[in-house]
Amino acid sequence: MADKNVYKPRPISGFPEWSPEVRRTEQRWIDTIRRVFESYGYGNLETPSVEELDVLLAKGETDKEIYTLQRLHEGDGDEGGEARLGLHYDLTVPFARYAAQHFGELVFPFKRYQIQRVWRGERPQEGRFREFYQCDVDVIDLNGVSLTFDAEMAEVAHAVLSTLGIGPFRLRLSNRKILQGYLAGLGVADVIPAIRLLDKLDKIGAEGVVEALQVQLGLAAETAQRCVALAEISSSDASFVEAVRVLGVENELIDEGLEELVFVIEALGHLPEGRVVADLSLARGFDYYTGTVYEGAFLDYSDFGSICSGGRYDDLAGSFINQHLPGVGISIGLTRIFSKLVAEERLDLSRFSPTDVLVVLPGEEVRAVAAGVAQTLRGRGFNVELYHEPTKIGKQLRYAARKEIPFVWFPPFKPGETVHEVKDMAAGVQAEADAETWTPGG
RNA sequence: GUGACCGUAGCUCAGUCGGUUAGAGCGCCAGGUUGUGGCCCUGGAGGUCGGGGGUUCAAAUCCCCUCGGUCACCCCA
Repeated sequence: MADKNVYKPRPISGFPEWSPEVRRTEQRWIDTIRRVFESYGYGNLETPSVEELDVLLAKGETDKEIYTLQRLHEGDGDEGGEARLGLHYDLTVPFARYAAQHFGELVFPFKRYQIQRVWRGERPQEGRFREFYQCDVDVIDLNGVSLTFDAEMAEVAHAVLSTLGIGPFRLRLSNRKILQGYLAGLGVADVIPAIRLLDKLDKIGAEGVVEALQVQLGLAAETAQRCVALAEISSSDASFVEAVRVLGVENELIDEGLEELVFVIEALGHLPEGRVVADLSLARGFDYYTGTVYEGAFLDYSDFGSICSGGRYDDLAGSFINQHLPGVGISIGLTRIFSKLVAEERLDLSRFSPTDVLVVLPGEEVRAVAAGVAQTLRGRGFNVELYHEPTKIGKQLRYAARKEIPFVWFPPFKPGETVHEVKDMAAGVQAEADAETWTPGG
């Protein structure tokens, strides 16, 4: 034993691995999400875990932490060691590739959802993984996507999050055109970095942002202040428009953005108060978003990261096909949400095992009877396991108790006997039963 | 990628100023007689003290390197 060279297994940080009990709940979540997506008429797509690097990097965002795929011995031959494939970093890019590739067969507007793992080679942290599930819904259309869909995305995300019962949350919406037009109107050159800084408003505060804009981007104090003034605007109705007008910067792009955001916010007016708000500091997400942007967060854990996000993009598939394919979509961070609720012990892990009934095996001479009961119950839709060996009854019961199996079935202990009994483990009561008619309730 | 902190049984941790066979609780396994779980009692298994090197008569303890982890930044679900 001492000289046995064992590899001591350890978890790999950033790659979640749930126990069967927890995983069971996660699978229920996935089922729920799928049903909600389908209830809005979205069809499923599953793309390979890998894409060609040319596809993954098509937008030129080479700073992304992409895992590449290589054979261990690749490069031994004359093929060279350069990786050609990478694990997908999100689901939007594979979707865009798919849409471009199958362009001729699609029915537009093309609505699909995708629930798959994605991989990012970043440092793990709470709520931040290197392998995690994303649940994406997107619509793409030819020559312009109806703004109706911008509202639908938020509605679907809202439906998913409330159906899952994750506790209080809020979806914040904005439109990049507003911020972009405003910054252009103020003569700010570094639009993207400025947007990133403004997005930190709730994190580092107005003063922090003003200072960062001056120090990092060299903006004048007054300009920085006017930027923050815009970012501070938020409202759950269309009143944000007036607040923007007051700031006195005007151009076409701002008008366009305001008009779109008003349309979307008003279309979502039927959702519960406070669930959806217009928040002009919002700018998070990928650079390719051009119009509406979304971000969802827990209200209970305000400094936890975003739990869903998305937006409208002008032309995602443009790098793959000579067609204009604008779209809008949203992604729900299943793993992030789920892992947080697991950590906070807020998940209803009502039962560990899928087993409804454990059939006791009193002895080999009644195995056939016991197995018959198990089959009968399975035929009636119950999940049933038959104890594998005729050990002490106490041990079999302990097994059921530890797996939190709610019912234990006692077939007759001797051949020739006919009485079956069922024990309700939680109540501790045992009564005669018939496998053909027994029901858990009565 | 940058920075700070942390690594002792499966888990949570104790281990004095360096000192002999490294401990506890929980968990796990087996018993406590013949057909019934949770409680209790008894016993048992389980540790390269993250790894390597150094200082020393002697290292879990001090020093260096390294690997791993956590958190913050970056970025984002």
